[in-house]
Amino acid sequence: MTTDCCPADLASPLDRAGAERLARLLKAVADPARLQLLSLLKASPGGEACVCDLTAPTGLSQPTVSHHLKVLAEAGLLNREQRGTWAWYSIDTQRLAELSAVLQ
Amino acid sequence: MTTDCCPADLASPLDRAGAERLARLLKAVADPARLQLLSLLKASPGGEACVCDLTAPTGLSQPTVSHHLKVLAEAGLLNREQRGTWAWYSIDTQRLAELSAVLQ
DNA sequence: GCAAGACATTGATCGTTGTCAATATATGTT
DNA sequence: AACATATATTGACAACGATCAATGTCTTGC
Repeated sequence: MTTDCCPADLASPLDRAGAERLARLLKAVADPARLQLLSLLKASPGGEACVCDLTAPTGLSQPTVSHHLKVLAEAGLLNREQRGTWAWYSIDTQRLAELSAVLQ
Repeated sequence: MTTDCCPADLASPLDRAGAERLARLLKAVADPARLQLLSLLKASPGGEACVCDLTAPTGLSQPTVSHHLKVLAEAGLLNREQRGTWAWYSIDTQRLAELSAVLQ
C-alpha cells in the first residue's frame, strides 16, 4: 500500500503522479554537486557541517552551495538547524534509506 | 575501494569525477517516464516487454518511449534483445541494486 | 546603533533535456 | 520486389536547471 509518508517503489505499479513524486526526490540526488555535499556531510564529525565548511571542498560559490543545500532540504533529505550566525546541515538518514529502498 | 565496475557510494569521499559518474546514473532514473517504464518492465511477465507494449500505458509517443529506453539502456540499467521486428527490454536487476546501494 | 560576518535571495545566462512530427531503417510477409 | 509493421534517428522547440555576481537579511560583537 502506498501512503503519503513514503515514496512509492518500483515493485508496485506506478501511475504518472507517483512517478513524478518519486522523480522529484531522485532529481534532488541526481546532481554531482549535491552528491558531493551528501558525501561531505556523511564524512563530517557528527554528520553535520555549516555552509562555510562546504564551499572550499566543492569549489563552488557560497550562493550555489546554499542553493543545493536548500534543494536537498526541501526534498526532506537534509535537516537544517540555525546556531547563531551559522546554519548547520545534516543528513536525514531515514529518508535517504527510504529513497534507496525504492529502487530495489 | 572504488573500482570501475561499480558506482562509488556516499560513504567513501566523493571527488568531482566520481560524483559526476554517479549523477549520470541517477539522472537516468530521475525521470517520471523512465520510472514508469521500469515499473512496467518489473510488472511484465518474464520481466520484459517490447516497445509497442509500453507506449499505451505511459501515454507517450513511440519515439519518446524509444528515447527513454535508450537512456536507461546506455546507463546499463536495461538489456536490449532484438527478436524479429521487436525489441525486447528487460531490467538489469544487479545494476539497479548496485545503484540502490549507493545511497545507503 | 553600527560594522562585520554568515547565509539566503534575486536576476541573468547558458547548457541540458523531454517531447513530438517527420523521416529513416530494419524485419517479416506475400 | 513491394508492402506492412516495429523501432530508431533527426530536427526543432519549450521548459528546466546549474551557476555566479550582486544584493538582501539576520545575528553577533563592539
